Amino acid sequence: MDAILRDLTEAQRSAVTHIHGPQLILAGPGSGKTRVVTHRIAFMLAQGIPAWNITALTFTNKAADEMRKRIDRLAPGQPVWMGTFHRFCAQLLRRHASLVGLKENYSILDTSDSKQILKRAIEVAKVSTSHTSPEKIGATISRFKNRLALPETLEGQSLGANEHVASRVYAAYQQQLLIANAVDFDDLLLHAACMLRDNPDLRADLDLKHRYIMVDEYQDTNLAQYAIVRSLSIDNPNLSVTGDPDQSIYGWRGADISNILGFEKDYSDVQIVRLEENYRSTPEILHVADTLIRNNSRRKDKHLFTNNPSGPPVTLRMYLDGYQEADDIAAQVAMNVGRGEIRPGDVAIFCRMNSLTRVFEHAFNAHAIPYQIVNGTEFYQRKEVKDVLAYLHLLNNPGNDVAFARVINVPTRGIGAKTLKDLTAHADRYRMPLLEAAREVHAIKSLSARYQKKVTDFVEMYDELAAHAMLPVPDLLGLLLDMTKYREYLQTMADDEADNDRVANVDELVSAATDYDDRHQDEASLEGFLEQVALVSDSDAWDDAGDRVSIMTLHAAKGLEFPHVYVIAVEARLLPHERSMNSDAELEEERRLLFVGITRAERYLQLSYTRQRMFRGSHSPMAPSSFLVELPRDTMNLVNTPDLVDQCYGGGDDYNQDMGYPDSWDIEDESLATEKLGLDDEICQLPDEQPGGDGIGVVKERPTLGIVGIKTAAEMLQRRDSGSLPGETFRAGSRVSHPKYGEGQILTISGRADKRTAKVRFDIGHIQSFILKFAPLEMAKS
DNA sequence: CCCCTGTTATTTTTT
DNA sequence: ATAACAGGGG
Repeated sequence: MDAILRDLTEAQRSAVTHIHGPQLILAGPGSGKTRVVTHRIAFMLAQGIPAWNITALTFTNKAADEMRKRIDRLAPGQPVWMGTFHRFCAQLLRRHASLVGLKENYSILDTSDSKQILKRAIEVAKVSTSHTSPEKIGATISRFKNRLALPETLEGQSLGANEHVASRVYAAYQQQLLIANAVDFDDLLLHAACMLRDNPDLRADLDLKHRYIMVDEYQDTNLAQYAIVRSLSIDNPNLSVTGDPDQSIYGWRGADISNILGFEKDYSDVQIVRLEENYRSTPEILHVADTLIRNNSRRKDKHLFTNNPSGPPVTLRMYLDGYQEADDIAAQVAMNVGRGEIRPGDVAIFCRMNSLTRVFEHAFNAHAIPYQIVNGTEFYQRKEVKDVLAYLHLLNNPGNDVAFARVINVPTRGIGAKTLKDLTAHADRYRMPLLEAAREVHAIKSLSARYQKKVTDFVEMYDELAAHAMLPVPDLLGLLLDMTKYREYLQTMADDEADNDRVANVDELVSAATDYDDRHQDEASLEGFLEQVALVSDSDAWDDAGDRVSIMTLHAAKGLEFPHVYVIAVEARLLPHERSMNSDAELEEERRLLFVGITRAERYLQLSYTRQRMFRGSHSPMAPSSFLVELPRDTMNLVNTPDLVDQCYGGGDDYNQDMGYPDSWDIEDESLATEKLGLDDEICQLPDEQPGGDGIGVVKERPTLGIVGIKTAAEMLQRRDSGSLPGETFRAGSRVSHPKYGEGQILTISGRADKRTAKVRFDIGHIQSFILKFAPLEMAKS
């Protein structure tokens, strides 16, 4: 107990010890929020509250893991449920699927999968899409769902034209989803909320079970999430939420800032705790953040302060273009690392869009600095990965039509658009899944015997696979890669470098499955694996163990902190983004986004913008962000910012290159080269390659997945330890050499641990399998 | 039916 | 830049 309450401030202790009744913790950035939350859980456990009565809802899996780790230190081995809203709902639905018309093996569709269903729904609903697009309709439906509006409840409401169209598609869309026994991301929340609303007994049971609920990042909850939390804290209103209105950055996803602003009105006798002291940043950084956020009108006023020692001023810097920006930052990092001031893992780079991260791959490779691009979902969006996952989805849920349509002709089986169309027509007519329709293909007269046969063959192969669906996921994967000949398919398709990665990605997926299997032991299941994969989030990919520079979007940066932070591309049309210039509310959200970025920094912060940037394949001129003039520039270190005077902030269109830049922008002599980061007086060495010169942009090779660049899937799904497998450097596609047979290429890898086996085709034509543990195989040099 | 090629739209942010 | 899509030859 002493360990739990010791070292807490008055305010923190008050938050930790208030366990009965509602509580709102307004926690500014870096105010020790995670600490309060974890200590509070430990305190509750110490008070004798059973772990299974405590539920902590976090925003990312990563945050849940972090919390679990910390609680384990204070109170080892207690099964407190921690996870994201989506996972919480997914598990709730798994148990009570029939209440919302699903079966327990339902599939969770990602955005692109649900778009397929949506397109089909648009056809079924027979609406005209001349003035709208599937994306728009999808966005509107998503908004309906986040506001808990069902197709029925929308009827008779006065809707705009677009909303009217969307509401008709909505009904068809939900029906298609139900037939497919599938849900989209929004449905996880929506179904859970509806289930709780419509089943009072169940609600009461769950309210009792989840007697103590904590919600993190409460400012980012939407109405559906609000309703779920609300209905689980009626009889037992022991709800403690933490959040910061100034860090609300998910309004576009339906997050409703009034959930937190109005918390006191929703619950009676709310204890409000304000955590305003910042333990993270220097006063210089905090001052910049505070000055910026004061330009927002819709907020709870708060007084941020810190007792931390002073540090270097915040730097604001202009670059000529994105290449120079990336290269200079990489050079700065290399220099600081070289001097032993920092480690690569101390540095983070934040940007508004994922596409802005690309140039940094080249830059960091050129300076030999290890880095990670934190983009967790990217791996699972790849074609080959989605293909293989689709087979698994279909095995888990035979109703999953998106999966069926995806795999029916992959690898090519001579089943094309026409056949699929006829199958779909039959399926729609009898309201059955495509796989069922395929079983009745003989009844589809529009298909000749020849194509009926092809379909039947597929169904037979499926059934054979399905007979083994209970195998451990990695084994099932191996079997399906064999039976479908998917790996060979990739290999025969491989005609350039990029295609080699594909085979590696499939192998990567197998290791992800192996990893899942190892970690979940008895509870491992196909649907568990698929659920886990479906709910990975971008920030889950962030790995603090690797000691690498982290590059990520501002959204993914939430909740993290780094000694050195670079926020790049603080430019008009990007930040604030041009698509959020319609309303003050959206503009303020953009400002909060920058605020989040700034407040991640502990000691050193640089904001930068460029004059010109590669955009959608062509160069376009850039202007500084309007947010920059809101900063306290008199206290900052301005480097090469001749254009940053208080005029010239049009939308960016009226900006052009004649606008009074110094003609001779000589990098060697300018302060770019002498900037000193407040660390010492040494002169920063410029990189060899000058921006725009030959050295940059010619680096063709991307880092291979899993080496330096993108985090691998296995790593991503990994929570704890994982012993390395013998021969794990061998992959399908690897070039290997053998003392007797010479060089060759690995065709397939199979088996686990000591039995890991490689099948190799040697250049002399000979094919042979080896158990890697014993074989005299080496990676080929070249 | 498959595959190749040229055209078009598309991009904010994410579970 | 890139992916999704359409249309035509094989």
